[in-house]
Amino acid sequence: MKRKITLKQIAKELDVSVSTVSKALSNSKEISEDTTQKIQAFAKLYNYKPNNIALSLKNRKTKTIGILIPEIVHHFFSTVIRGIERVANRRGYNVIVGLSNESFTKEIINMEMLANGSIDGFILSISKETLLKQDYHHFNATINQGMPIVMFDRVVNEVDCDKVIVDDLNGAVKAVKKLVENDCKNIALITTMDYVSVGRLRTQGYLEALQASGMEANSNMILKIDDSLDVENHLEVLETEIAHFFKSNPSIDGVFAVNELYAVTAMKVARKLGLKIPDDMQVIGFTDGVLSKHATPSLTTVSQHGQKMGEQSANLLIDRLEAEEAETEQYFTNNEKKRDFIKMVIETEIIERESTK
Amino acid sequence: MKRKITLKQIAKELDVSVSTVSKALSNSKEISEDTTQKIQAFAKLYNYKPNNIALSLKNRKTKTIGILIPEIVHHFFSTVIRGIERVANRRGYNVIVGLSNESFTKEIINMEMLANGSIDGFILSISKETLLKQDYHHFNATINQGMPIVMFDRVVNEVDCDKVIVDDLNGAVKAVKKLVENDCKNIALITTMDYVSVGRLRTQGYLEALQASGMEANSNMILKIDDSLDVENHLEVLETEIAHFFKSNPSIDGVFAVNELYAVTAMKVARKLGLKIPDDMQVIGFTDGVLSKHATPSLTTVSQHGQKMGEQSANLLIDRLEAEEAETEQYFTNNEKKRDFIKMVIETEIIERESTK
DNA sequence: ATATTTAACGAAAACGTTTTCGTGTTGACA
DNA sequence: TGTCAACACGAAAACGTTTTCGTTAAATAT
Repeated sequence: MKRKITLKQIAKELDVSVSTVSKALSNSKEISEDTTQKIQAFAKLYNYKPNNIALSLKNRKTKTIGILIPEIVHHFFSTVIRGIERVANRRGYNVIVGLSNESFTKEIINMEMLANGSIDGFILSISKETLLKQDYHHFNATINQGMPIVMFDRVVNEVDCDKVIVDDLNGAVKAVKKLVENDCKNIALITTMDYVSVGRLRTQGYLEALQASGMEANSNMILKIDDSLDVENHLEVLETEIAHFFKSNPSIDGVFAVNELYAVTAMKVARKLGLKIPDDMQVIGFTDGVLSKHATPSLTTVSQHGQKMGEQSANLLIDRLEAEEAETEQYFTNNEKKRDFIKMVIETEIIERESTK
Repeated sequence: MKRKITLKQIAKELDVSVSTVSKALSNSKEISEDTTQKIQAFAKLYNYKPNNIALSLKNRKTKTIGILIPEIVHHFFSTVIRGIERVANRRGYNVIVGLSNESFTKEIINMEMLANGSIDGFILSISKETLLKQDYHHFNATINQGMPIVMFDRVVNEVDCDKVIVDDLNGAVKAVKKLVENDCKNIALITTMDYVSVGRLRTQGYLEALQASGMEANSNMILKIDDSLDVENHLEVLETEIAHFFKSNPSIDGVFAVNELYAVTAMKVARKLGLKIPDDMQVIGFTDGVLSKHATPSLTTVSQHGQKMGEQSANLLIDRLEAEEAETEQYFTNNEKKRDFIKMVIETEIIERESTK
């Protein structure tokens, strides 16, 4: 019912000026002890809390960081958010999230909506459509307006900003090498179309690992799935394609899949074809999510440490924000001070479970 | 580099007043066509967008809604967020999310942080610890400060506000009846401790359905899991408990579990014990998430329609916000206008998959 | 007794908008 | 020639803070 109380109201009620109230509440020694006490007591009684919006306007910073991701119903992205929220909260920031839904336009709209004062900086992962279009002007535009960006996972060289990535290539190498060590002779790859950079890197890792192990890469041991927008029956299509793939390549005894879903689906299909896992076929996925942990058999995966990525991203962003702030306060604007952009690599780790020997 | 341009700067540059610029940009007919054109062209050139914070301060509303949930790495909660974000975005709102992490204190801190002007209203689901403590003063406090709240899923009678819940009781009834229809004679329940209301209701539904089917509820056919904070080895404990449960009740031929995890774990354990699903034992879970869809065999579940819950919650909240606004603008404050609090029930639906006959 | 410091407070600007209420300049009209 | 609209614009207040810079009165120093 009753709106939150303001300085002005307190001032009026106690018959002092707004400035006096403000100073008293911040324990300024300009104000006598008597009035300070009186004012603080009154403020406490009415549960006064300064209005954040007014503070934001005055300080020209919102203590809020914007997250912009392609999708939220996704284990990896939600762990990243959790990581961001954790350090943001600890360091006194709020997070506001926008979803691009893998759409270029929604990405732009969301950015413009948030860039007009609502936040101090962005943490984002690029949408698929944007990667396809290769149009990154909106990122550079907001950076030029003085708003720092940290990109994670799906990053791109065309934008100059801090980045946090997982070592996709090396993770893939590790996975494939593990399969090689486990005596797999014919290792297949199930991957996506190449325009999402992570898919490309993981594919590259697969190829490099094979070569390093003296095995030959064979193009028909690679299954490329078109992960476009056929949301509904996508699962069935996937199963059919994998089944066909396995049937035409009966020698396959090891599978590396670039994500969790492909991996568990591969296991499912394999089982339907009468293959025992891990005896007849070993499987390793990428991204350690719920599926991997609870599948039967549970899935050996390359863990991306999403939460850690989120935490690092948030630290990177807030560090930069606070550096800027310090810089502004300095009388001699020392240009040398500007921190270079950092590309932080989060190491992957293989989590061994039942799908490998 | 260059900060975003403001009205004042445009005004200075074009040698007119701030008011003129403001009016010109909103196509006021107070301003001549000439100057309007000139100003609009200039504004477009410099990509002027009004500052959201300033607008928020002036309008005393932020067009932002706060989401406060216990956990984000959770399929159900993330679908709810997706739903909220969808309608929020469509209706011109942003969302800012806070995580209570199931903690009472973090819930309060988050609420206080957001309630000081950052948002226009809350959509939240109560943390477990709060439910345990049964201390709801912070909810009522923020409501009394004029900030509307919509609660979803985990709601509570002690707080007067709009609520969106799933029909837990009826969903459980449906599930158990389905098992009965499928010729299950000994139906077990795997549930949680009772303090989370949804667990209690689902348990109650199980009991009612049994009674309605003329079957007797047997207390040792019910397994209560203590879902406290033993995050790490929780899974093993769970498997052990379920295994023990199944062994001491060999007659079980049907299982209703109050969540997805318990259901798939039950299937896993059952298989290890040599039971075929669904032939020897049929299983139904609650909450339709990734696990249900991709488990082998895939799991029959009661779908909660999380996204729909989110959408309805958002609509409820925004409706109320805009009703308030209209009310404020009215000269005669018509008290009768106040909308009663709504409790909206989302119907559940059984999604049949391979774990039932 | 006069000059100077100190204590305690208030006025006003600023952050970026929108909106209400002037105000001065036209042109038309009597 | 004088009156009155209409037109085009500007000044100022307001949203809720913080902070700088007065200003007054009392206390101290000379």
